[in-house]
Amino acid sequence: MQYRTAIHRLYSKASHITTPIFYPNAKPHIGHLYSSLLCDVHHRWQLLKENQSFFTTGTDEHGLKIQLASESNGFDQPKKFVDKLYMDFVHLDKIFDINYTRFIRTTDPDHIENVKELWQLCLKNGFIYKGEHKGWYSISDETFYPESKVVKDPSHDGKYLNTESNNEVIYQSETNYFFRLSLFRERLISHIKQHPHFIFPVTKREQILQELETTENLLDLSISRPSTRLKWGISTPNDPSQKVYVWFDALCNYLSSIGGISSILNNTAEVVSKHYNAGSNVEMQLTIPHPKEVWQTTIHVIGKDIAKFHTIYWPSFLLAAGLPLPKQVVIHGHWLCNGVKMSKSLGNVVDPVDMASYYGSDIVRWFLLENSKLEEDGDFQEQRLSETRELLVSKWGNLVNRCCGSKFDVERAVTKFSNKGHLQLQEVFQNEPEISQQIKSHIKLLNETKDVFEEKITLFQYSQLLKHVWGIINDANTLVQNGKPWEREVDQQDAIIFLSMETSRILTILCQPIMPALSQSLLDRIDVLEERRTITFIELGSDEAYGKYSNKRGREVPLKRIPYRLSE
RNA sequence: GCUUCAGUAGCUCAGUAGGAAGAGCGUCAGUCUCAUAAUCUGAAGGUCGAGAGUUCGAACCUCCCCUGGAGCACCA
Repeated sequence: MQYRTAIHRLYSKASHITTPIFYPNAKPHIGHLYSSLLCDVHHRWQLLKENQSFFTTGTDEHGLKIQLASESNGFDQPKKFVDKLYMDFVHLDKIFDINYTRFIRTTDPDHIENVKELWQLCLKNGFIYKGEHKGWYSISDETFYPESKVVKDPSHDGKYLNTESNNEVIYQSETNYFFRLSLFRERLISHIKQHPHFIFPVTKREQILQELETTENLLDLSISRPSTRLKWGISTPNDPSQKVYVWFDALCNYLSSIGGISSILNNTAEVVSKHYNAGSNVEMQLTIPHPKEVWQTTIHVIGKDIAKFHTIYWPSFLLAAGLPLPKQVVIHGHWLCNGVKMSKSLGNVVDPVDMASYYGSDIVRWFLLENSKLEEDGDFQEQRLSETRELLVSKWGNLVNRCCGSKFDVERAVTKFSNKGHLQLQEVFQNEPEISQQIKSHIKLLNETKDVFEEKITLFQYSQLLKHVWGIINDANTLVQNGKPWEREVDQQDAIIFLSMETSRILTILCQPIMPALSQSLLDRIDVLEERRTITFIELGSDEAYGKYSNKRGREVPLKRIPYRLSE
């Protein structure tokens, strides 16, 4: 067995961001990617700023559906089934450069121990009791249905059917463990009101708040299922006749991934998390400094369908256990396809891996981010993805291309005008107020870009961020067009080329969180040294050593036109 | 059934302390040649879903409809 140590330097700040942990019963789709992407950009931005950042994603592998699917697929043990399934998510993350620090599975041993610990804490604090759950149960479906999904059987007096499966349901009760959720309503409302950014964006916060305020009798929650019915789950501590409810189980992953409950309660100075790296036999060690503090920076990024679990259940569990709450729950919309919800039966499920294979993974990343608005559902249309790509080729790709043409010399320009050079940009156009003014305003735009990135990424306003990026690219193209370097003497020519290439260089460095791979290729194209792709080099003129072979014939920009793929 | 989000130029969207409508793409015209038939500039194009109200004045506030989408109601 090999050991590898993930060494994290001591950064000034550490933070934690999480996706939902995905149910591997279905293939990954664009919605999964979206959650992961929102996190990845945020996470990479922290890293770019040289802050420490932890990013948790993974799979939720227990539950009835997996149990049933496993059986119907001929697996004698669900574990073997999910050992296969979860790799699809690992694969998706790899294709799209999702840079998590922990891929957690609810079948991981450290997680299972953590679930039991959370349970014990809630039990010890008096928030768990045994009770009776009553409802309409379908034997063949092995599940309870709400009353709204039950109708009388017209053919048989006294019998009832489920409206979805048409299978018979009977009213019965079973013994479960219940969580005293009803005791937490006031505390939840209070917390949400006192922490206006706890639920984000505002529209979602208002919705959850309203739901809490209008639900006078928040019912206690059944947090176990009989082992006779649900075999594939974590046994409740000291009572193997019950399995832990999957949400109680799954939500706990967020604690498991950064060291676990004990380290938080004990305020441990540092914890080393050991787990197997996703998809391999290599054991990883992840060192988390001050897990309690890290935990309290946690941002959960979730789709709106699971908001209740993350904003009502989860905080209640934590409060019951005497644990601090996460910093934020960010709730986003879903992705439709041509305005319609994706579904297997409709056959309109977008496969992100397929899209990436043709258009490029970074183009898909860009597209999703550019069309991201948390409050709303996004609408995926392949043609628009294609158009986005075309724009990147036309504007960004062309900006690089025209400066790297045979009439110019990037290296000479950089040498002359960088901070270590002997010429100043503003001096070269003293007799031309229009160009001079345009240069000035362009530099201003460039200089404020880092702050725009900071603000927009913090607020998950990626669409507006990319709008700003487009503004800069367009401004640089305008500068080249109006400045006409091809008509000028050498110093003025170099000034325009320098500023345009600085634009490309700086922007590309800043866009690494957005397009990790393409950014590297673009920086390669203009010969930026690898160690000079950090935040240290985002000031204008701060890199005097790039561009060496930029104008050499035969080199191409890693953005080339491809035809729009007609759908079948 | 309950809840909620949208509806602004052909398309995608911006427009919060209410002052009299914008961007990108597309279309048309011009322009440039440095550049991946790539740029830049201009123009045309809008009853801001319909109606009523508040106001000196409303896309932006209130009411009431219309249209479209989504979430929830022990699967996850």
